[in-house]
Amino acid sequence: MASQKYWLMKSEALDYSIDDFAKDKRSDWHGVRNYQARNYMRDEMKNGDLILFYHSNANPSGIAGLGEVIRTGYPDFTQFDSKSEYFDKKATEEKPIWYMVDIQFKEKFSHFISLEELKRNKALQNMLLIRHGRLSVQPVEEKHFKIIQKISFAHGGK
DNA sequence: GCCAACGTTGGC
DNA sequence: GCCAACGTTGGC
Repeated sequence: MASQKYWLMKSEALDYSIDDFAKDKRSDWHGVRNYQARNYMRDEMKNGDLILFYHSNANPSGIAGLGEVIRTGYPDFTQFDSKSEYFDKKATEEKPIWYMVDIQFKEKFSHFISLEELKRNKALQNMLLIRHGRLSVQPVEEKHFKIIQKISFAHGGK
């Protein structure tokens, strides 16, 4: 697929881990409250795009597996829910502010690729994750994705 | 529209 | 728990 893109999405492992994702099979990605991350989900993510599932605030942090976009951007329901920690009083059903996508579980890496390992890899020095660590949904260049895939293959990944 | 103050993320 | 880096808010 020529137009296929690659992304990295962060989840706090204590909150929602790759094992939770594997169990659910699919998940919506509610709760993102950063405009740049929202724009990627609302405007740029397409069905079939592949997702690196990243554990942040974890011990260690790193890439835990793979997912795939199966529903493009639509309003994040939690912005309308006054009981939700993600409630946004400025948002209305007519004018939603926050968007999310749905992703499907594909694979849990048999070899967890820690941030330390990513940083050590010379070919990944320019990866956005390394340069700009805080963005919770970010594009991944194809060459970087392929390298990560290769690392997974080298450790018996699918 | 600038920018100081404040809040959040996330590695360590 | 600390704190650097960065994003957001709000006064002017």
